[in-house]
Amino acid sequence: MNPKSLGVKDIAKLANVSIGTVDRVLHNREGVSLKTKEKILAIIKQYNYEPNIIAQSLTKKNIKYFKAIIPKSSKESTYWQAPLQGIRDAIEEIKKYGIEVEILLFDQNDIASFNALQENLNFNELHGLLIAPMFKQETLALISKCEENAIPYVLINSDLSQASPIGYFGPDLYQSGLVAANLIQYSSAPQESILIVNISKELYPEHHLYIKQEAFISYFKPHKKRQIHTLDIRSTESEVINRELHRFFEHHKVRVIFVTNSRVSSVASYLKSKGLYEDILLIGFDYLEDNLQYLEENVIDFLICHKPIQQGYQALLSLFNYVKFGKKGVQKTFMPIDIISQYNYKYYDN
Amino acid sequence: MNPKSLGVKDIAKLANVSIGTVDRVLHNREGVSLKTKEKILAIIKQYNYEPNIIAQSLTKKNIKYFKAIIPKSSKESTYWQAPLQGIRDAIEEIKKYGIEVEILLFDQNDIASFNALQENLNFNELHGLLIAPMFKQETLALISKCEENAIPYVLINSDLSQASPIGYFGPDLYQSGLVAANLIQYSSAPQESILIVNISKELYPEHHLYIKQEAFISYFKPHKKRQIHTLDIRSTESEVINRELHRFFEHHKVRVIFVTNSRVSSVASYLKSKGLYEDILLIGFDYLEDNLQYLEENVIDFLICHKPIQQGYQALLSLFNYVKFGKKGVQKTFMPIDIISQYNYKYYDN
DNA sequence: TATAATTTCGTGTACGTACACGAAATTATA
DNA sequence: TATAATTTCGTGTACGTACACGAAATTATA
Repeated sequence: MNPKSLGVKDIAKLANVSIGTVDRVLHNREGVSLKTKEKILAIIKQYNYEPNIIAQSLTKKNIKYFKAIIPKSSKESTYWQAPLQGIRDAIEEIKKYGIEVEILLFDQNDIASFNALQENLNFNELHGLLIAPMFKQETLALISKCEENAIPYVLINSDLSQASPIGYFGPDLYQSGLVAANLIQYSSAPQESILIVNISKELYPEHHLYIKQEAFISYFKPHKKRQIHTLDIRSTESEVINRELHRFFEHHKVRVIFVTNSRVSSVASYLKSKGLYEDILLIGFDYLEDNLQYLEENVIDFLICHKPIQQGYQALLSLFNYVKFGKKGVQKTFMPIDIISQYNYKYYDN
Repeated sequence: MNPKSLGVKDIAKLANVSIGTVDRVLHNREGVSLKTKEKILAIIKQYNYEPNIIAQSLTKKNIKYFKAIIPKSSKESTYWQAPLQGIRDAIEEIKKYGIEVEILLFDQNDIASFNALQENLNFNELHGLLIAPMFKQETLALISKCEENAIPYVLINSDLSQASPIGYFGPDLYQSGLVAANLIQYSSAPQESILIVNISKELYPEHHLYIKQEAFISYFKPHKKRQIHTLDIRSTESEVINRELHRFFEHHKVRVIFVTNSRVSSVASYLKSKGLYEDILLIGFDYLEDNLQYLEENVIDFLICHKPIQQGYQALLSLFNYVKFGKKGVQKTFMPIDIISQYNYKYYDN
């Protein structure tokens, strides 16, 4: 305890009652006369009493069960290792306070694997949920079940406008697209044309890559000289990607390429193999091993990152604070939009 | 306690001894026969026992006294508000564990004020020190007194090669200069000349601004076309700064200005008043109100930041971990070198 | 007024660890 | 072998809070 602050015992003495009575007032339990209750409340207020969380968590042994549902990281993309890391860090910190967290991983290319996880959710002994919404309809179904059972949940990485989570922890995708555009505007000549590349197996109209693309294009609206091409590649396999890029470059010439997600390394690989990278400004997303390699080699020029570790960490901690202490945090916590270059990546705190 | 882990009581039962004996083994106190000691140690190892910090800090009431010595923030520069904020955050977190921290502020333009603070340091009831080394000789004198009295200390914001702190938390100044140079290389034409501006009342040869300048110049060594001017201004008053800049611009023309510290707003103010900013790329340091204003207005193009809040926070926490748990952290923790533009500053976590 | 019902409150124990105190067990000495 | 000295260990209390249990005080009822 902070040596200067006082505890229930001191309050009891000041109010001429026992600690039991003080305790009842603190927890708003019945069995205290209005007179003594007011007397105690006055003292609590006067001395600005704050309970010792240490002692609290030592005494109460009610365990809260959380589950975290996120994609597993794969060979194709190790991105999800980072939020997982953050979640694990948070678990380490809150398990002292009697929180048990189970991590459930699904395959982001397989909706069935996401649905299968839901089968095992026992809403009776569940006190909080962390979800990465990858599949829109299926996530909304899960969320509505949470709301039926009054189970709080947080979202990370991408938002769902129809949901009402305790909190969202992830990027402001639109703004993120603007940052990329601005960086390109500074780093290239105004007449140089640009290629936007979207790479994902799932590319439905409301996909979050398109939010970045929309922002990006809107930035350049006033700059009439800019020619902007777009290329959608519905596969993450390098053969397909190489083929599509090759086909594009047969008919076009660009000096700038913007890849809307972490698959920028696939494009880098292509450019490097063709010896094209010297002249091309290449910008993409995420602090991944492959991407950093190409950044180091000057094939990728800038990466934009959104602190994925912190997304997992902060999201779980906010769930903890809500469930354990009733603390309502901010509804939306947008992560920083960090600009990573060859010269600052080593000190970046992902 | 993590419901799955076991406590001293369980260990005692497993070893057929009392908790007192287990306690003696845990703290390596004498009074236990070798045989039982080994038996207990084996069990501790087998079950991977970890003491419950919560319970520990509840029981031990030995208070540790820390002091933090940093510059006060002034009208001229509000930079030090941020590390102070971080220190306060850390205090809030560690005071539960019986740590008392006193913050001592000095005037960074007045060596006497720094020395005056030292008069009141009672090394007998001091268990740790956080120092921002502004004055080299005087700080070294303070540090040697710490070492005589075996008092651990941490440094923030700028390093002292002669010191042996528990940890250093601040920027890698040289690398920081390279990041600025790289950003300018991307954002300007190769033949455009550059002006470096150093603004500080104290500008002795080893000043940390010169480290950034040295890195910056070395980056452009291979680029023969670049002409680089330097301008030292030994005052923070706007009149003097305006006069010096005016004198420079009478004889030179530059398209790029690099200000080596947070005083970039003073240069921005000058450029704005002269209507020059449209054509000039201006880069400086630190997430300060004034600077952000000019960033918003497009007078400043980029700011480089080093997470000053975290500097204070992490430094104090590392001192805590060292003193309380004997945890030796990393010797040097270089802060991220963050690039801030008009488009990402709102989400930046300073 | 005597007893029952209800309200109001105090005592005791627990959480896991630290440590003082003194008791039991072992070894040394007469 | 009896006693003293030493080693080895167990018990009890504390940290600040939560809560069960039951006791005391007050109010309601006969």
